[in-house]
Amino acid sequence: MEPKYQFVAEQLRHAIASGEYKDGDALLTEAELKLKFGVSRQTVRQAISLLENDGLVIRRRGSGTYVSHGARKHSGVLNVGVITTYITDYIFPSIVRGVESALSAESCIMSLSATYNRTDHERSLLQRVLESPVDGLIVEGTKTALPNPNTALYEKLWERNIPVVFINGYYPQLPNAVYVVMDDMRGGRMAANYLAERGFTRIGGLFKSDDMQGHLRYQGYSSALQDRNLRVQDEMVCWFTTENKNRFLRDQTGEAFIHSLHNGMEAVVCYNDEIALELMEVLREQNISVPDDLSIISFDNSAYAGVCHPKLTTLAHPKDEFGRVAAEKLMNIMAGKRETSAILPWSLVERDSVRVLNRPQE
Amino acid sequence: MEPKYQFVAEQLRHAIASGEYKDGDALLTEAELKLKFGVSRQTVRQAISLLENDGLVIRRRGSGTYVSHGARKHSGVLNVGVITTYITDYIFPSIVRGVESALSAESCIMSLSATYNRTDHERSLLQRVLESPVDGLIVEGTKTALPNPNTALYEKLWERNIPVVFINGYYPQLPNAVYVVMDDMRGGRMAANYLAERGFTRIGGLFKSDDMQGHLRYQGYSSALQDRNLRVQDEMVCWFTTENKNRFLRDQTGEAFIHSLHNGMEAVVCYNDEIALELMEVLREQNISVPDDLSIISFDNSAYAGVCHPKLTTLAHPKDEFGRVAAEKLMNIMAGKRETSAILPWSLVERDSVRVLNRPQE
DNA sequence: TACTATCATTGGTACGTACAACTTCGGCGC
DNA sequence: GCGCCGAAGTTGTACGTACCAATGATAGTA
Repeated sequence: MEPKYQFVAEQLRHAIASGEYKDGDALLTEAELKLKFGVSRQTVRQAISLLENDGLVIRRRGSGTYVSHGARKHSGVLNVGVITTYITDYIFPSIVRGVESALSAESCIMSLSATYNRTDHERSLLQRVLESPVDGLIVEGTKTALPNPNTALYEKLWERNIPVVFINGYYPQLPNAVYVVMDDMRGGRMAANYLAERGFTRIGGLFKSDDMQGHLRYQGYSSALQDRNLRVQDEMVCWFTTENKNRFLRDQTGEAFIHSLHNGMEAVVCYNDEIALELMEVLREQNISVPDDLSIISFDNSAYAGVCHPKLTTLAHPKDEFGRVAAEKLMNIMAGKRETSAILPWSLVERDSVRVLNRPQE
Repeated sequence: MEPKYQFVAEQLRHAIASGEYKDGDALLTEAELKLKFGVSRQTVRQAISLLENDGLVIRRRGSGTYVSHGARKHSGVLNVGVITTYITDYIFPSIVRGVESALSAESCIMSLSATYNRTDHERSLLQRVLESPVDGLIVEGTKTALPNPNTALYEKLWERNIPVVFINGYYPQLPNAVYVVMDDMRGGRMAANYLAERGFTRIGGLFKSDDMQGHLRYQGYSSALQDRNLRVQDEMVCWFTTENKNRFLRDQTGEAFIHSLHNGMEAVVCYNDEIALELMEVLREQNISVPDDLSIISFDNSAYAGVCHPKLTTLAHPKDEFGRVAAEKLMNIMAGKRETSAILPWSLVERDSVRVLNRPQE
């Protein structure tokens, strides 16, 4: 036999969940509930305390008890979970800093964790989030080019009214999701065009196959070449994954790609700075000079890009600003506003990894 | 006027925090507390409810109320707050990664925020923590060489049974605190000895005045010189703060220091890589060569150290490992175990910023 | 010795009352 | 129309009583 106060709490919980009370509505007063359920006021208060501890309602002395559906408070401080592939490597520190500064300005707390681009890690992190008092999420999608096994968890978040903003990549399977991404397709075009404008005709590419960014950058790259009536040769395009990124260039697929160099490949669009460095390392071993023998353009403008030799010409990711935009969108949604997705533009940073053949025509 | 139940709760909280009750001890019964405080049983129950919500005690019908030191439950997932001076700069990403990997392995959530070495930021972050469901804290002390204005907040955390592990620097005003720090005094000795063993006799120093690390490194540096009967000249020691670190070398104090070069200063112990870079920048402007005209040794072995020219000889901070140790200590404490502070050793990384005068004697 | 029944103790549930602190709103005076 | 004030309404604090449910020790019994 269930105690009365639990019964009352359940009834109220149900009434709130079913939409009988909307966000901000005043609940029946304690006196009214006392009559409605035929219990004492103390019992009613005990029941409401349960709801209050769950953050479902807030009580205001002298005023009433109110449903706080969206404006959950856990004590006034909003807790935002941030899930990225990596935390401390590459461009992620800057993105995280952008997120943190925006959140901190609004007195939000940031919970940070990393998937290492593994869907199983993503899964356990999401489950952890569901068990913890998180009010919103910023997620970098994991292997967004592949069907995601965790969409059910994202839908659960949605049901719990925990908004999610995706960054860098998102899951097309979740149509309602808000995302902040780079304009990867256009970035692919920009990179290919940059090389083509400088007179290169045999332009290869290194792309990541498990992230949507890789697919989009490839798409932009190939369509730019086609527009210029340049051939996109499959041998000049090489795909890699999270798992083999550090060694594929030394495997069979990579060897075939490197072999293209001897068949006249003059320039390469690299998925990002990291893989560009990997490529440059292999080229150095084979005494192939960058940019004299091969020109390279890559993405992200990470810290590496300005340090290595030769310095990389890359499309710059806005990093801090990017993180800030994502955090602000999330906070707007948590505050009840409507938000739309954003696609941010790349900006070109010219350095030394592309050989000067001739001036661009335009 | 504080309500009675809050007063009772505070008294009990205090009794638990002060160690009057040990882990697992039974609290006084409700009837006894009623007599002790001269309040009704309901009031006592209300007070105990507060402690129960904080996870300080558990109640067992028919048996009693017990202190559950560490066995808090919030929702199964432990939430660890991490407060550092910076998040994404310098060596902090590596430390954070170490913390995260240790926490993640135990299914803990990490909430990250930055003080930018400002006590007012530290204050507001701590207040935020007190309002949020955080089960433990890793804190890098802010301006640990100065009297800290926020010790009351730390004591409040202590009373709420939220353990704190300090890293890099701690507050001597809080005697019970567990900390994980580098052996800064010994580091100062190592740096000075390294230079002295290579034949340098006129050794200056650049130290940070607002962090305890700066004081300790200076202490090690000066005692090492004294042990070798080398003079510690005040003109060769320059102090800076968080606020002026980026410009003091161009101010009057810095100019006086640079001036020491012309009076025969041959080598400098730098507080960290960041300030070493700052110094090298100024030296370059004045056409003073490192290491030919001035040798430099610094601390931390940040990413910069291996990239700049000349590459820096530094004492290496264990970063990842350091973060992992701190996280593990905190988790042990949260699990109810006893933990002690740790002082980790530096390891020398020799590069190109110290001129070779002669072989060390030993 | 081992098991059981009993019973005092302890926290859990439930109701009642009284008053305090605060909000809201309507009415009054200006 | 504006602002002040007080009444009414609502939640917060505090005490009291009564009984229930679980625990654990004790005494009694096989």
